[in-house]
Amino acid sequence: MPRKPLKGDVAADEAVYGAIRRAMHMGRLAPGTKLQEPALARVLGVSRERVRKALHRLVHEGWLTAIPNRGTFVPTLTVEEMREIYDVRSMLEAAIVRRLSEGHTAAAAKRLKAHVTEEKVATRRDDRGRLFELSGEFHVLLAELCGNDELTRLLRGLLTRSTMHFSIAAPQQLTNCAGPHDHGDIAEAILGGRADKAAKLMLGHLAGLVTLQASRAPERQSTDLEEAFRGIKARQTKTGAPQGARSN
Amino acid sequence: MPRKPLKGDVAADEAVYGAIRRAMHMGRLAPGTKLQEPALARVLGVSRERVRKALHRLVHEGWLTAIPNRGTFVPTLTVEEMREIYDVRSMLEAAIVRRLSEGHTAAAAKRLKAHVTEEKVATRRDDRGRLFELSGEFHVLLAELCGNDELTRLLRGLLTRSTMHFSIAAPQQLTNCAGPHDHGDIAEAILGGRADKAAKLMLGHLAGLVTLQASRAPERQSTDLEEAFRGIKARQTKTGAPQGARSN
DNA sequence: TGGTAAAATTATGTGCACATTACGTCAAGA
DNA sequence: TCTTGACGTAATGTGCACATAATTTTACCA
Repeated sequence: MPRKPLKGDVAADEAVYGAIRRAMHMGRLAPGTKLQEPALARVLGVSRERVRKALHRLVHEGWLTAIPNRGTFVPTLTVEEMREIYDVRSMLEAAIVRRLSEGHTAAAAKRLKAHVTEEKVATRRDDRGRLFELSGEFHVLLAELCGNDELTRLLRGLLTRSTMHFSIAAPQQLTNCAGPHDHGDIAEAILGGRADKAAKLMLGHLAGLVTLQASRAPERQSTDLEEAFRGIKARQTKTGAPQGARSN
Repeated sequence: MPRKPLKGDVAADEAVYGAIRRAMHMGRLAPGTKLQEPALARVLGVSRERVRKALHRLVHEGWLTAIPNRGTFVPTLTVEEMREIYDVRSMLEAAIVRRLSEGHTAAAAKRLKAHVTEEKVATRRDDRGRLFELSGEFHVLLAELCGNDELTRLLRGLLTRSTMHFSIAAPQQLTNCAGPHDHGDIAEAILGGRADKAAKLMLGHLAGLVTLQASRAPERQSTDLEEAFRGIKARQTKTGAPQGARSN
């Protein structure tokens, strides 16, 4: 065989990882849910080892929590922990908008304007899913415009962890950020070079988010893995015969 | 057996992880060194799977870099990457000292004073090893005094990554922070409630560190794993017959 | 009838063997 | 002599089976 499409099957790993991540993002998995490896392997149609690797990765990234010899669970974010995450975000993002206000390239300004425009379009169309996505990307975009990859990675991790709990709490009827116009105001302050105002707006924005999240009580979700992963397949029926069908 | 010391052998995992981490911290492993799993397993006297798990964890935490189907390597920190890390640290630590300056408990002031005193003692005794340790802990201590665990974890990760390259570059003859009295000045500004001065001192302190590191060129180290891990054992000859000795 | 203890079952964790892939070496042709 | 191709070796990645630990169920005793 000259060429084979599978190069270490890193795609399969990514698929399993993405499937679990997507299920959490869609609010299918309630906090405290135990993710059993055999059940997940059966539902997703992959081997248990692949599920194990994906779970380990998710644990390392903070999406899940593992208890030795007990299993892997969807974390139950305390109000205190959430407040801490937003506290760190406040430190970083205030510094970010300050720096961008004090100086940025023309290309950065262009990207920022384009993003705000896109958010306005999504708001006008009432496209909640797209707006949710864009709202998160806004904060990552600001980090990216600083040109610091380390900063971007760090902030993205914090953001995913906070929005995760957000989407778990009330997935269907939420806007990721308090007011969509907040982002526009912040961008305007940055582009106008008003560092203090931009930082103040950002701090108020984040404070609004944390109160918004704290107000929502996480309602009970389905804990049945079979139902939780309905429609969320690891791979799009790429391989007809998954090796999940064991001989024993 | 009523009680067994091994509870899932999480201790062994930690030992292997710590051994590799210690070897890096001691500057035994040169940047670019390939960490082969069989060789590591043979040297440390543990199974290959345990080495694999430790390597995966180290990769996730940013200590090592993995290339699919190629192996795991000691990362070669670019000057740019190092600058980025210190940039993020500047953002966080400036906010930290500002917050502490604006208000802190009496217990916090006590811990801070005690640490500065301890550093002075180590400096007077010319105890480089202890001073290196204390210098790193100073920055973690400031994060801890904010009472934010998330912040502490994040900053500790950044600090270990930056000091890692530090110790790799020149392990024997370094002081972790530019001037030991810097910490004393910063602490004094915090205790005096002078937020702007404390932030300014911290920024200058970190800027001094990054220039200090950039000036040192990483000299060539030993790439022989056998020699690199001499004296650094995972477990203290607990298991007499390691299963790392394979038949082939 | 309620509580406790023991056994069975289920799930996690780990060692092992094999498949696949990349790297080094040697030989043949230009 | 240099380049290119193929072959052999070694390391990584993954599926599999067993050992260990925890949970649940059941049975027995108070």
